[in-house]
Amino acid sequence: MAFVLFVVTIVVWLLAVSNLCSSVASMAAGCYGCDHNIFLLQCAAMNITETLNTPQHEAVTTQDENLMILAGAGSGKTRVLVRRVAWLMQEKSASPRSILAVTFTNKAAKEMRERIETLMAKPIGGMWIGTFHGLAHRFLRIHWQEAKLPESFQIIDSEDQHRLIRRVMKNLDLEEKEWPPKQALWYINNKKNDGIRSQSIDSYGDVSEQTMVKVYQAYEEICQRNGLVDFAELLLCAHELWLNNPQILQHYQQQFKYILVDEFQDTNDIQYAWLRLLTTTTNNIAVVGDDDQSIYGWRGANMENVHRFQHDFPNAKIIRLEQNYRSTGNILKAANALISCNSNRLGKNLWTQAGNGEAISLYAAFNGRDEAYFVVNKILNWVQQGNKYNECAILYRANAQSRAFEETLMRANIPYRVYGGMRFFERAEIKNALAYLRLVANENDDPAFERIINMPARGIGNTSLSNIRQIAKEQNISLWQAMKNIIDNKLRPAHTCNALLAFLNLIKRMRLEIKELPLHEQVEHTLHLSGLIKHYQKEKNNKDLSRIENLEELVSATKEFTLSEDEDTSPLMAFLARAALESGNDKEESTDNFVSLMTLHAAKGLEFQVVFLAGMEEGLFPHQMSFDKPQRLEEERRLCYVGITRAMQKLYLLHANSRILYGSERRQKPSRFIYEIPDEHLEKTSAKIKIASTTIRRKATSTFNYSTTINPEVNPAFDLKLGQPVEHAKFGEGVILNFDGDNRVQVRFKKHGIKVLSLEYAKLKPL
DNA sequence: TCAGCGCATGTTTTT
DNA sequence: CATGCGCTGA
Repeated sequence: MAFVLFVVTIVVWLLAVSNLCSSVASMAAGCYGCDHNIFLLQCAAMNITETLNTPQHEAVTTQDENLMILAGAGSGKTRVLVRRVAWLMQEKSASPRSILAVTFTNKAAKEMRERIETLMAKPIGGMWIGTFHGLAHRFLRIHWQEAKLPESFQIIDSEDQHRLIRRVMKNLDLEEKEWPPKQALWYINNKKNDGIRSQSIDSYGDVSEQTMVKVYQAYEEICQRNGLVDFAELLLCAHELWLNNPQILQHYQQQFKYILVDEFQDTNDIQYAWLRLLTTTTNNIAVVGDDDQSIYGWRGANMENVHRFQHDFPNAKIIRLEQNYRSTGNILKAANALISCNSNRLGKNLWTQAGNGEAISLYAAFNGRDEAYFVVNKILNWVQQGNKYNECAILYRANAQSRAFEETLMRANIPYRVYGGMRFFERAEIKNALAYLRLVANENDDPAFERIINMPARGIGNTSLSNIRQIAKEQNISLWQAMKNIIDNKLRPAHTCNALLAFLNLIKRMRLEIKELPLHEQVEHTLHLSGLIKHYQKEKNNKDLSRIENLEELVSATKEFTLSEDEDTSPLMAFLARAALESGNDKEESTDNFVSLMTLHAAKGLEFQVVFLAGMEEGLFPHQMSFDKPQRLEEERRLCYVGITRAMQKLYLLHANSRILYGSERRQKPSRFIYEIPDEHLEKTSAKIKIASTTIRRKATSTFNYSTTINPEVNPAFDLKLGQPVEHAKFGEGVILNFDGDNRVQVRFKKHGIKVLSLEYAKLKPL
C-alpha cells in the first residue's frame, strides 16, 4: 500500500516537473525569479527561498511579525504566497491544518493548493484553503447547531435571493414600481456586508428606510424558516457564530497559527471583521494585495481595510513587491503614469529589468467595425510571424462590446473564446434540475419550490400558486406545507388538488427512490422522474438541444464529483453547496489555440503577450456611470491599470470616433486615460480613408489587409473625415456624419436633411 | 397556458 | 439595437 502511494506521488511529481521544465524552455531570457527556474534548483536542493529577490525573500521568511505585502501587478504575488506556505511547513514545521489561506475565487484556491502540493511534492489535504464563502460554509456545516441553522440548510444564489425578496415585498403589499426589489436586495446585502441585522437598525423615522428594514426583517424570517442562507449571510452567520461562541472562536484561533489572505484589497467589512476576530497575539496573519488593483468597490470591497489593517496591527511589517517580471518598460511606465493620477494610494512604482520594448500603439478607429478590423488584422500579423492566437487578448469594459469582435473574428476564421456570460450553474435548465434535488433535500426550500412547481407544466398555474403563497403567508409556513394544507383540506377544486398531490408524491417518491443511490444516479434518476428531460426533448430548436447537453453535462459533473475529506455531509448536500458556491466555469488553462475575449474585470490575474484594450472612449471607459463620483472614476482608472499591466510584450489602445451605442450612432471622445499616458510611450495611428476619384481605398472588408499608412501614390480627392463639409451636385452643402457600411457615407445636408449616399456615385466635393 | 405585444432599460461579477 | 420583463388576450 505504502509502495503504491509512493509510486503515485512520484508520478505526479514527475509530471509536474516535466510540465514546468518544458515551460522553462519557452521562457524569455532574463526572467529572473520565475517559479520555473526555481523549480529546477529545487530538484537538487529543495531550497524554498533560493532565487527570490530581496523583498520576496523577506515576505516568505518573516515568521513572527504580521505582514502586509503590497504586491504590484506581475511581481510574483502568488509565488510568494505559495512559497511562504511551503516555507512555514518545511522550515517551521507548521502542520497543514494550522494554516488557513483565503482567496478571492475558487479558481485561485484550487491553483494555490495545486502549486503548494507541487512544491512540497505531497498532498496537503488538511490545509484550510478556500474563499471566504467556502470557508464560512465549512464552519457553519460543522457548527450548524451553535449557528442556529437547520442541519440541512441550503445556500441560495443571488438570483434566488432576488426572487425571494420580490416575493417578500409582494407579501408586504409593496408596489414594485415604487419599491424596486433590486434596491431592497442591494440594501439588505449592504447591511449584511456591514454586519448589521434588521433589529439593530434605527431608521429615525425615515419612511423609505423603515420600509427597507421591514423587508429585511421579513426576508430574514423567511430564510430562517426555509433554512436558506445567501452569500452575505454565510459570512455574517459565521462571524456571529464566533461572536456568540467564544469557545469555538478560541478553538480556531489556536488551530490556525498562520493565516494568509490573497487579494486583500477586495475584502469587504464583514470579511475584515472575520479576519480580525480570528487573529490574536498568538497567531500570525499575512495579507497580500495591491491597492491599485482594487476594482470591486462597487460590490462592497472596502479599500479602507488596507488602512485599518495598519491601524489594527501597528507592528505589521509592510513589504512592497515592485519588481515586475511580466511587462516591458514602456508598458510599465505607462501604467505607472496612469495610476499616479489617483489620490490616496499607498504608493508603489513598478520597475523592470527588461528593456523598454515596443511603444504602445494607439489607434483611432472610425467606428466599432473599423476597430475590430484593426485588431483582427494585427492578430493575423502576429500569427503570421509564427506566434499563437492564445497569446492575444481583446479586453473591453462591457460585455456588449464583444459582439463586433466576434463577428469580425469569425469572418476571418480566427478561433476565439469569449469569457464571461452565462455560467453553468446559472443556466435555467441546470437550476431547474438542482431545484428538484434541493426540494428532495429540504422540502421547505421555497425558491426551489417556486421554480419547479409547474416545470414542466403540470396544470398548476398562477392562480393555484398565488393561493399557496397566500396560505403560506397567512400561516407563516413554507410553500410546501401550504400546499399540503390545501391538499389535506381540499381548499381548491379537485383537479388542482390532484395536480398538487401528484407533485407532492413525485417529490416523495424521488426522495425514497434515490436515497441509497450514488450521487450521479440520484441526479440521473431525478432528471427522468421530474420529466425535465422529456420536456426539453420535446422542443427542437437549437437552444433546447443545448439544454439537454447541459443536463447531460450535469450528470457527468456529478460523476466526477468527489467529496473532499473535510466534508462530512451527504454527497448530495455537498454537491448542492458546491453548485451554489462555484460558478462552474473557472477558466481552465487550456492548450487550445484561441484568442481570448473578456472584460477587464475578468482579465485580472491573467497575462498575455499581446493585449488590445478596446473602446477607450469617454462614457464607455471610464463608464458614464462613474462620472459623478471621483472615487468611482478612480476605480475605473485602476481598471485601466489592470488592463495595461496584463500585457507582456505589446499593448494596443483603441478608440473609435463614432460607435453604435443603444441603437444610435454616437460620436465618441477618446478616453481621458489615454491623455494620462505620456506621449513618449505611445505611437499614434488613425484610420484614414483615401478617396481616389470615385473609388475608396478600403481593402479591409475582404482581405483584412488593412493599411493605416497613407499611400502618396494615389491621388486622393480628399481625406474623408467625420464632420467634413462637403458639396453634392444635387443636394448642395452638407456635413459628413458617419460611415455607413463599406461604401456609403451619411451626410447631413443643409436643405435636404440626412441622406445615405454611395460614395461611388455621389461625387462629393470637399469644402 | 402561452404566445405576443409594448415598454423600459442599458457596467463591471464572484460568492 | 436588443434584450428582458410584465401584462394581456385567445
